[in-house]
Amino acid sequence: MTTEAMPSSRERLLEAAATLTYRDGVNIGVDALCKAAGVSKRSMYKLFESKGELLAASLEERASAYVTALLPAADDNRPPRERILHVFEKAEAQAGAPDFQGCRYLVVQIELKDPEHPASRVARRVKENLAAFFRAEAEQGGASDPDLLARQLILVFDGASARAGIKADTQGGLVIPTVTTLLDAAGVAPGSIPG
Amino acid sequence: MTTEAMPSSRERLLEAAATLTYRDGVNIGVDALCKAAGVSKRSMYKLFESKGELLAASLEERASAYVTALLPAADDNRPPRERILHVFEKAEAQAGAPDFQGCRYLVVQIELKDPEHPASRVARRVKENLAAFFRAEAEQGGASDPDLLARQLILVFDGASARAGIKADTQGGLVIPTVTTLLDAAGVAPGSIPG
DNA sequence: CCGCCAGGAAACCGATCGGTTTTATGGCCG
DNA sequence: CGGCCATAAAACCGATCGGTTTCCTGGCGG
Repeated sequence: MTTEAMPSSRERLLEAAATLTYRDGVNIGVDALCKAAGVSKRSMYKLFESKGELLAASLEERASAYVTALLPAADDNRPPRERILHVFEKAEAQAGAPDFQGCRYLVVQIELKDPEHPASRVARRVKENLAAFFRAEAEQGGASDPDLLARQLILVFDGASARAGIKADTQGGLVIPTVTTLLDAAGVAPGSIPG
Repeated sequence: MTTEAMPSSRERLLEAAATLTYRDGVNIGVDALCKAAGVSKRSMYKLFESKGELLAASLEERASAYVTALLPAADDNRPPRERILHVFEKAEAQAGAPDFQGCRYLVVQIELKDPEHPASRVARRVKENLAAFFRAEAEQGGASDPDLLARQLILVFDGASARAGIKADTQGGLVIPTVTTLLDAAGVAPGSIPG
């Protein structure tokens, strides 16, 4: 019956690190993390080199789930314009959650000013993956300047995330029209070059 | 000779708070702030209620200088489109500074997750002033939807600030074309309704 | 049944946190 | 010169920081 399928100590630590550092910032204490995970500090330091590495690992673990939650299925056969808009629709839905504080990969880089912090490296890689998706879709969609469009999309993505995270402009109806305008200007039409 | 015009303890504290919390984050210690300012903690706590109030005051003091540095002169007689672009040109110039970490009013709100923190309140007001400027210029420039355009401009402003702050996309040539595209789409033409 | 050992609890380390209080030193005015 | 007051320096407070170590208990294999 109570085969609870208890997550391992490692998994509980990763979960606690993701949850608490997101809610309270990266300066949350190791004691609080271990207490929330139900793991002793001794065990934590046997599983992870340091608090920084634990944070990096917790971001890393969620990285693929984060991008796949945002990205459309690779074979959904919709045109690039729709696939790009899909990302922002998903992101806007996430931002509606009451405890949303902004994209954790952006926030962690802002809080840890050090770009060489292991967690900052992970965060940067995640955003590079998203940028690569935008870049590929922009090219596929026949954008006049695919690089520029991809950079614009990331700019809007992080801007919307930051604004939503600080609870500024909760009105809605902003991001999609903005992205639409940028797609229009780049010449990525609704039906261009479908899959 | 050495009429050094030494700033007051209060001014030195405000300066140290602005500099160090921007460089190291809002978790910088009170001891470090006081040491940098050459002021005893006793004096600091006589001048300010708490560390949070000191931070809020340091943001407040720079607020008007911040917006006037970004905004064009009220009577420069240029059309709204030029006046809006002026803000982003100034912001991009600031972002080029080697120690730029992103707009401090955005960063402080992200680091202090509490929107009711006195410093968060100050930061929010500053951004509301900037938004009001965009809104007025959008209307003056004949934007089809001035509210939407103003919100888009703040979105891009904060996005560019955050991206620059984490040293992502240092390539340049991104923000101005993006703003131009949004102005074009909103119907704010170069010569429309000049001053 | 015994011995081993993983792991939780908690003490411990020096450092720092935000904030208060004591003490000593100076300058200024009478 | 004598007393006063502002302030700098620093001790002090309990709490917490990241990280290490000690101790003890419980489960498992021989």
